Amino acid sequence: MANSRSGETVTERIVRVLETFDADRTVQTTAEIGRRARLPSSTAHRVVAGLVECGLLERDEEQRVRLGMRLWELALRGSHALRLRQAALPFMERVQARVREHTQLAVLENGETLFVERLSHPHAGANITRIAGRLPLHASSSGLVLLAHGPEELRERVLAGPLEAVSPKTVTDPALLRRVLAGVRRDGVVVAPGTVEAVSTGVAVPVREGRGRVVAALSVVLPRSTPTGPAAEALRSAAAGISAALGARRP
Amino acid sequence: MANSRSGETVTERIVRVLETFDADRTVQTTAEIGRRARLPSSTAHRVVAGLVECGLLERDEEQRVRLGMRLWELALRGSHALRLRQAALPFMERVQARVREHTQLAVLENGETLFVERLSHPHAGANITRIAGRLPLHASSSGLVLLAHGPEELRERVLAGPLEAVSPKTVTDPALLRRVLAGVRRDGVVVAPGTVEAVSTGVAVPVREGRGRVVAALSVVLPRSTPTGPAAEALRSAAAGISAALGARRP
DNA sequence: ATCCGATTCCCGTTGAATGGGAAGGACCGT
DNA sequence: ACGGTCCTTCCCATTCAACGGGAATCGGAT
Repeated sequence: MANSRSGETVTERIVRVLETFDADRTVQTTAEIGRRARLPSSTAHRVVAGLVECGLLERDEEQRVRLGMRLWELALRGSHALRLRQAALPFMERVQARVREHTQLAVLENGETLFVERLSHPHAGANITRIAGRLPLHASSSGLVLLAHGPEELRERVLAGPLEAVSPKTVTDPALLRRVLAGVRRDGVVVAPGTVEAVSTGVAVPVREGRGRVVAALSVVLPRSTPTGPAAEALRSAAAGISAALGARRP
Repeated sequence: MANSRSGETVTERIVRVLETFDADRTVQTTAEIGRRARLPSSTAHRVVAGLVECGLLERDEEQRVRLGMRLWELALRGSHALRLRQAALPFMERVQARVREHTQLAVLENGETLFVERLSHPHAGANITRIAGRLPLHASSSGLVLLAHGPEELRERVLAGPLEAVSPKTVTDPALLRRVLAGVRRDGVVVAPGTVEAVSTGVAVPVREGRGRVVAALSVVLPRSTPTGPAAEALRSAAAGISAALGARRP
């Protein structure tokens, strides 16, 4: 941004710095951040110092750096994700009480599945998804719902593009995937056995806002052996409840 | 940041732009943002365009601007707040099931109470707190817990500074407040009737991490007439559970 | 004592950022 | 149709914030 041989904006660099943090890397030294964000050492120190100054980053007991509560606050307080989550949470709890495994809420973001909320039972099975984590659209049950109801242009791009296998059972054949998506639209529910992890089955339904547009996917992750019928029923009624809560918001 | 007569860094301006969003103002025109962030029109348009480019902001159907999912993702995925929240949520649900009013989790941030999570019963009473919302430390029950266990330097500053009344019953007398704080440390719980809203009573307990440091406050908001004993007991056992969950995290 | 890495300070360079102004476009009331 | 208001886009000369190399300092490990 500013000057000298870089060719990037300050904004881009800030994003690159924030990107270096994830669930496995919540605290880092400034030098580490610089390396991962591909910034010269002195630049990294200056940028990080600026972000700390503004509260977007914080320093722990002298030394390392972590994401600041101020960033968390600014990102959430005006966000649509929070509204959606708040509307959905009570219904997710109800699903959770019945199904006793993993219940999660996901949205479409930049051609991927982004998980917004997740409730887990203490004794629930495997599940690699995380809040604020991503998965490809064609792999997870939530993603299939979002893709099936997403813009046609995106659907065609995904069907054309390379379909990487997340697990051995991931659907990677475009023709088959197209049939699966048609099925999702027809049935209003998708059952995806083993497409993310061999031992789990995902079940997902669409969540619609007032006018019927699909804004999210609600899903549960079950062990492969569990029957999916009751879960699908619980999801369907929860999705209806969330839609009502979203619709009734504005007078 | 860059040049010309401004004297601020780009980073500061970005924060100012993000600050213009809140729960009552989730979408704005670029011109509005510029006005609220005190930026010249052309600068506001350029900065917002840059943030949209990076995904930190998004444009809705041609025109207005809202916080981007990408910002939400970057702020949450490496954040300590998310860890704390995830550890606390199951226990909060248990409290919620028993008390059936509002259950909330708050942390100390920059001399204020910042609310990180909140569960509400459909038929619960009044409650002005919001997720990612703030209240003064001396007013809410959560704040009293955080202040009582916070750094002495902060406590003295708050006791010295002006103690604004949020409601008619807010404790604004330094001597009385000092006694209240001592009581919190002694009893491990605080009951604050009407200090935020005249019709409600807050009950709060400290949440400690592994070594015993207080990292958050867990609270419920009840109608004034409700007895506080059962709530206090539920909170205490939930706080113990959260502490265990936080401590057992690292091997 | 010696290395190695993180961090801080210095400083000359420079182009990204700046912001005023003009022009285009959408909407509204008259 | 027409004038007015407001949002947005484009242009462009100015300039200082940002840049990044390098050297010095600090701190822990060996």
